[in-house]
Amino acid sequence: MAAPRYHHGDLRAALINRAAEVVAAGGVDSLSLRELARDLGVSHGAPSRHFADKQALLDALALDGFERLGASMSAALPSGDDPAAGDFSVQLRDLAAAYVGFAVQNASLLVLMFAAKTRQASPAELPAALDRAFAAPLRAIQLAQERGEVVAGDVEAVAAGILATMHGYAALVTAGLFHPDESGAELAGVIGQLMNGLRRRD
Amino acid sequence: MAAPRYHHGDLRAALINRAAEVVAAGGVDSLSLRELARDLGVSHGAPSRHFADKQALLDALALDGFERLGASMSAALPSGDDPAAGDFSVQLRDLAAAYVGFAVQNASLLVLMFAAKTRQASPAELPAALDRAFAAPLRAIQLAQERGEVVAGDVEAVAAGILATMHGYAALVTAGLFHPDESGAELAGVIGQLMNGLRRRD
DNA sequence: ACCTGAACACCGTTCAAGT
DNA sequence: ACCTGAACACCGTTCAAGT
Repeated sequence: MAAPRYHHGDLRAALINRAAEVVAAGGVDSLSLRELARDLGVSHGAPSRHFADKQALLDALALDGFERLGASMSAALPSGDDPAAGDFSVQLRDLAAAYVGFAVQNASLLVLMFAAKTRQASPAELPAALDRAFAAPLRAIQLAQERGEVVAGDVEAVAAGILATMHGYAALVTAGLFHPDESGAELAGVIGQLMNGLRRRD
Repeated sequence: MAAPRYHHGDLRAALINRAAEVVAAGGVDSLSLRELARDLGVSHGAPSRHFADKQALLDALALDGFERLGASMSAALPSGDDPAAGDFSVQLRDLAAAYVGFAVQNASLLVLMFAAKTRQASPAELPAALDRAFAAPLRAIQLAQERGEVVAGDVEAVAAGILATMHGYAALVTAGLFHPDESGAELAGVIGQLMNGLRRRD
């Protein structure tokens, strides 16, 4: 036994990790299964034991991305039952900052994640992953409604505008339409405007 | 001269048209240059006369998409100097409907368009294409500001929130997070909320 | 159970040669 | 000016064989 063969228990995780690095560095198109196997010191046929085909690996990457995005949003919000957690405008600001931050740092992955549905055979776990990722902001919106900080009505309907604004801003920044300065002033303005429309009228 | 060779003047246009069909039908990954050439009855080396490589064809497709999206938005707005064109809320509703309609009918293309910047070498014409595509809504927002229908301030700042909401809603629908019914009621609600935040306070 | 390595079909790109 | 067709390097996938 000379050079260690990479299968020390978890080739699957190693494939995902290395694939995430490659995608982050060079985009989805720069990912080659054979090169991946070479990087990990494994034969080019080995990945097929863990992923039926290349698309399955990309799907796993996208699902992992949703989990990370969801965790990032959850971390930006107060824990669910914190009674002293008012001021939804602050929560929204932090949430949007987390979302845009994730988008900027994982631009290629974000594209992969939100392109999954447009493929001929999207992964069966995708809808559940989407719901899970966005559960925390949905809950925060609902609580803000109950506190009267935000207009009443169907949560999903109110959330649609909030999530659309956040995602759209993030997507348009990574697409190169907006060129915000580092201060985050533009995002703050957008969120302020959004919050302005969300507040209950007396 | 038996079977017609496809080079009757415009193989370039034929390549773009056929490529757009293939992408719309099966996604970007299903596009093969060799298959494209076969479809058009041309040798597999022929496309290289018109596109340096496959990426150049995809770039052309994306740029063409921005032109079509821009045209679709322009068509949804009253012509620039129509003096009787008040009521920005109506314009915004029509604009959003056009945008979401384009997104739903060209889901794969939309992904390709907004992923262009994340590639290692994005096309030099991309920034200009983005600006051109979004020029019409920007102008409409500016006019609405001048009419006093919308809060004053830097146009780009105000536009950021509007464009983000529109694009984000479209992207999240094609991504499968939202499942709006055909009535467009959800979009109408989102636009209403947005408009609510945009109106000047007295 | 997990990996190897040969084999297969297909791909993008290049380039001398044709017209 | 435009296209052909052979050639090259690389790819994803499959599968008998090894351990």
